[in-house]
Amino acid sequence: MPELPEVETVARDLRGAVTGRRIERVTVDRPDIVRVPDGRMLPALLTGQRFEGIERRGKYLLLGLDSGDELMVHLGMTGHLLVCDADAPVAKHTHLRASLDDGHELRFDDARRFGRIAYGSREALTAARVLPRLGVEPLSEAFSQARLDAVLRTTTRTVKAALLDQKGVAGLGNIYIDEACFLAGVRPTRRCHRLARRERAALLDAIRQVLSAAVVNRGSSIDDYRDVWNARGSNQERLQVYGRGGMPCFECGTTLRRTVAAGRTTVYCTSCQR
DNA sequence: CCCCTATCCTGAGGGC
DNA sequence: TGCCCTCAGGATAGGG
Repeated sequence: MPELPEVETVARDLRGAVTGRRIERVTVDRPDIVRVPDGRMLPALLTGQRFEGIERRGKYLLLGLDSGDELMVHLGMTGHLLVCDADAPVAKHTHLRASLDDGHELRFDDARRFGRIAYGSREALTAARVLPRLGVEPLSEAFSQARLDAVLRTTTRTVKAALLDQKGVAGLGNIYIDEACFLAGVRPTRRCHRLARRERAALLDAIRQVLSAAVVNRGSSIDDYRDVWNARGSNQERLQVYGRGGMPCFECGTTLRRTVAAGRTTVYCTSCQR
């Protein structure tokens, strides 16, 4: 499941792989995953343009083009942006291909088709709500205690629900919320407004640490996630609680509890997390 | 405001 | 060997 660290890894790889490259030919095999302005066609819009700046916002990728418009990509659950040789065999679930002027091809592959691709100016993408309003970037300077407190202090919802909401903090998902809660010693089922100041401080620290370590490790490849070169990350080897329900806590040996919070599988240690 | 559920979708894994 | 069922979940929509 691509969350901030996985999408950040893809963004960094893409900067090296496609910046300055001209798009020569575009093939769309699955028009239903693509959103373009009023009846226009993506191949016609993209062909001839060069990639400029590549940005990540939350779990969204924004590939800048020389027209000033952007190609927005959300990887959903199983989406991949891959850069390969143009003559490499096309996989079963490849929905979009853009051949580049260096013999490579940028491909979007997504078995479950939860991913989305859209084209337009940043304003148009926002207005069409293809790119939603997102909260603070948790690896930026702007992610202060005050900003996290604003997300947590007044709401009665659970920590899990609040952190899944992309309007508060952008880029967290099921894996890294459970990991951050473990590191902070806070149960994800706790009500936000009842957290002590030191627990909110611990969460701020834990979110930063868990995400930055995962970026260093190029993301968690649990089953589907791969980088632009189709290689696995290594952060799955460092996960403390995600996917470990019923297994012993690495810290204290207590059997990790698995439950459902905010509609998502949630794992925590009843002894280390309060 | 917030929760839960259904929806989209395929592949993996368990049971028989 | 294969079929059926369940589960996984990011974002969103609709009902309570």
